[in-house]
Amino acid sequence: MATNETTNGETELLHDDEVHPAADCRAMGQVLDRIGDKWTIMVVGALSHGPMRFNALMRRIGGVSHRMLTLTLRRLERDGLVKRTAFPTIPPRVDYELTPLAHSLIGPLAALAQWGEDHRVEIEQARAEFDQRTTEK
Amino acid sequence: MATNETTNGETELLHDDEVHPAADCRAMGQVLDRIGDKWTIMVVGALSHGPMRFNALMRRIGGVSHRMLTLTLRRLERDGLVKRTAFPTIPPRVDYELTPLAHSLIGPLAALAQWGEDHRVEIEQARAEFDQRTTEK
DNA sequence: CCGGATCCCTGTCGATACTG
DNA sequence: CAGTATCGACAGGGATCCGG
Repeated sequence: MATNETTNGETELLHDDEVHPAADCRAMGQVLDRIGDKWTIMVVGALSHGPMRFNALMRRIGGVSHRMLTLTLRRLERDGLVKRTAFPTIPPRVDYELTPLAHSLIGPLAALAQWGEDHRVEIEQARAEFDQRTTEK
Repeated sequence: MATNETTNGETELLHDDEVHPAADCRAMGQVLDRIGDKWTIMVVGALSHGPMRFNALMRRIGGVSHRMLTLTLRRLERDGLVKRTAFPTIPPRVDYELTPLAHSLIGPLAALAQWGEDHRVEIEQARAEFDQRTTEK
């Protein structure tokens, strides 16, 4: 399901020059396949405050469809990032919360978010300049 | 272009409880819209060693089509992350290199990649257990 | 050697409706 | 309230050809 990897995913005989960067890239590919989609990090962010019920999450995030929230939570649960607790009451109640594994992810994620905050203006500026250069010419 | 944001992008009156996490999530959304696609981080990784020509990049990355590499490089150039230098020789020669802005991104990115490396096994294990639980029952 | 344009297929997402 | 199934719309991405 990743970008491209051998069946093994371990032995990759490149030409000969470098090894570490390729490993980094594959690791990044793995990570992005897990959190790079549209809603995953939103869910993680929302759950970082503590456990939440399904509809609470949906309202908290906003814009996410019933279906996609379900799928996203399923995937997160499958990867061991979210703990799902169902109370067999009527009406049913299901709590979602981050696992320790997910909490360990928040640090690096926040670093990236910080980078986005810090350089948002630069990027928008670069875009504006680029667009102007290309459209006018 | 992002996931979902107000016209302003700044004033977002939530219920009342928290403010910072929402900002973080939006920032993350911005970042992921830029680097969350299939090839961007591969290109950044490949270019982190130094300037490279188009076909060298293509061979270095492997699996990327001519078209997608072009598009990815264009987007990176537009965002001010890649510097494109064309030599009007025959045959033409074009060098791509990361800008300082892109280099400042590598740190946080590497942190995330490191996280992926560190927890890959845990995740795969969680997956295996989840799949077994769901298929057998 | 490099970039753009076109065609087409596939996966992903949203809306809706239905079960427990 | 929580989850599932189905369907249709749409964009991402690969192959290929052509032009500088």
